Amino acid sequence: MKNPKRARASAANPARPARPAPKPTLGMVAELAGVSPSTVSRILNGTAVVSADKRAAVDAAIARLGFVPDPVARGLAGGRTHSVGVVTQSIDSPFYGVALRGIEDELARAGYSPLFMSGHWNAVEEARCIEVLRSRRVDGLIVLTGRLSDPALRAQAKALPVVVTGRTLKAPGLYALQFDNFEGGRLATHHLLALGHRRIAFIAGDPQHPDANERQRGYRAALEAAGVPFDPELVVPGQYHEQSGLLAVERLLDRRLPFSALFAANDQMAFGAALGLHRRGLRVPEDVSLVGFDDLASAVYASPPLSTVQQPGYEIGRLAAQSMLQLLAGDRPTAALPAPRLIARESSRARGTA
Amino acid sequence: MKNPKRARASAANPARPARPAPKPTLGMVAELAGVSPSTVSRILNGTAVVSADKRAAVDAAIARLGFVPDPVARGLAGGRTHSVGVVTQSIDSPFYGVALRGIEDELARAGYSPLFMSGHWNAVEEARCIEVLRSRRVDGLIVLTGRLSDPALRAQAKALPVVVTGRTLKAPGLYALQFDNFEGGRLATHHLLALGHRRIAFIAGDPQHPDANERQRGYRAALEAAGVPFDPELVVPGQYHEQSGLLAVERLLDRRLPFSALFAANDQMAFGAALGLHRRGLRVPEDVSLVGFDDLASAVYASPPLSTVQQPGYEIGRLAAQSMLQLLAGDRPTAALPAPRLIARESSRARGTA
DNA sequence: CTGAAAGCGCTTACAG
DNA sequence: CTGAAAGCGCTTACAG
Repeated sequence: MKNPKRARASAANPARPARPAPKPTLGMVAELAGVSPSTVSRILNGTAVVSADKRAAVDAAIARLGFVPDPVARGLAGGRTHSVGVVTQSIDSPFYGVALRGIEDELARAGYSPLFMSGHWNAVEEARCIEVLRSRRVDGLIVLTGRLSDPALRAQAKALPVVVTGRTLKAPGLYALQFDNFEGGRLATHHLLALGHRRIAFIAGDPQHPDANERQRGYRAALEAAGVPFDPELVVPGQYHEQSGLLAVERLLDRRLPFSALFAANDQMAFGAALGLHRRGLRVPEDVSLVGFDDLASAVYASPPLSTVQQPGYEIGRLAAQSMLQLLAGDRPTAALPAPRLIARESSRARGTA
Repeated sequence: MKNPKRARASAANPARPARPAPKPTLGMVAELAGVSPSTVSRILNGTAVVSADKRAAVDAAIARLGFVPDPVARGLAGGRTHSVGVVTQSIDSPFYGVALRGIEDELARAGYSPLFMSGHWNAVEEARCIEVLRSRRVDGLIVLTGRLSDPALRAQAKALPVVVTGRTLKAPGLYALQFDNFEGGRLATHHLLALGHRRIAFIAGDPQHPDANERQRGYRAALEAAGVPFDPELVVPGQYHEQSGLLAVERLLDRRLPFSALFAANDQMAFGAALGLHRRGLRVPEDVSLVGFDDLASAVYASPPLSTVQQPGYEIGRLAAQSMLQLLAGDRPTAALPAPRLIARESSRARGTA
């Protein structure tokens, strides 16, 4: 006999109230409704037309028993687990966190569950995540940016649907959602330019991220459009984390070049930069205007609140999940990310208005 | 025939290189090793002593085939899915995020996967999360604080192991991990007292959270120990988010009572408070010293960096997972959270040293 | 110590 | 439109 404990609890000790009633199964529903298990399954999955009376009987039985199909059994039998693997880079990332939330919300509406794993910006780890996820038989894969090669992603897409963010990539079974980082970089720089700034320093992002380079291109394009000569001395490298923003500002200041504004390729570096400026006795925005990129939740409550380019994390997640659901349903996704928006707050102001 | 697609791909089209080799199963391992599937299963699960030679043959076959047991099948057959449900409050919480990371890391070492769901500080939603998690047959449940009643948690613990944080609760099959919020509140206040402050305002946390009340008790105890009279006018309510910290400071300032220091019951409110002070032209720490609670990742890079009580989120997650693993193994967990530590940074300084 | 057999709770060709 | 049967890939009493 299987499951001896459960059986014993309800059979041998029918009086014991501790154990809840045994979980209703599809078989019990079938019996109660007077149909075969196949029919119940078909109704559940909308997999065939079933006569109205049988359907009614089954619906009633389901309601009566409070039956919920077992995803594990469904997964084994049908190959569909109603779960989708999500490889993010760090489960506690301030940016991707809200994207996860968007995924969670959207998937839940369709009865799917996300399985999150962190790749830590490391192609090897990401590949391992995918292995684990696939061994758990996820129905699809959402990859948030990451370091996997495009061919690697394409290869996965042959086995199961994948949606990836932060890339422009086309392949059968794969949908890519890309944010316009170039335009974002242009917008941030243009904002500063419009405020009268001419000497605008730039803290670049991790060059390993394609989006970092795009943002930098946007910076240059905006300068060019305004007829402001590009000065390479005003550009310092960063790695997208706070510490690198702090260091970058120090390097910048040590060069003793004048600048009245600073554009950091992401908010985290902007926060680090703000601290660096603060430590050197420079005030934001009185002495230098500061603009970031991403619009993290904490940007609004920074002192002063940070002007930034809004990258809609929640929406990215939601649309990624929605696209996955469409892929799973055999439809072609069409979602596109919203255009970048500049959010002007108190960290930037017109030049010379201190 | 089942799985027609897979079979067709490898059988009818042996030349097509696209489809990878069919996934090795336990049965294939058994055949290759010349033993029964039962034996392979026993070796895999350490569920019985097996002769050395058979074990060697099986190990070799496993290696040769690159066999990885299918968690879905294991879940259905054996009742163990090697996954643990984690109900957190919000997948993108700045505090719980790092706890999730701790859980993820610790669980991964044992071959377990977390299944995260967000309860949004709502008992009904949390209960639904648990339902979904149980329908997915998680082997155990980790509940990060939340709003579920103690009896509800105890009831769950009858069905599967649960570990819960932020409570002191004892029940069979349940392990609670509690942080000393009282001591933390005392420490923060004492720090300010030691710096010479006497008029110390307090922004309370959401009174629905027991830990908020503990922190407040710590505040009062420290004042009392220092012989500083408690002034209820210096205490304002908050709800643990930035906005409420901002509002609280405004209320405080509107009362026109002097205070030289401010203790916020969490970092998020401290950030809001810092902004409120900034907007009123008050400088931190020159005009008012500020101390938070939690030590969020962003505290270090606030301007100025925030003094705070460190609540070890990562460690909380790691220990919760470790305790769960012990419960699952039939051992009694013994982990305890580290004692609160005050992290003095630049937002607090001796009174009158502006 | 080990194998044969039944079973976990579903799904899905197959055959009406 | 519907049922009987086989199967998904494992685990676990049961019986040596």
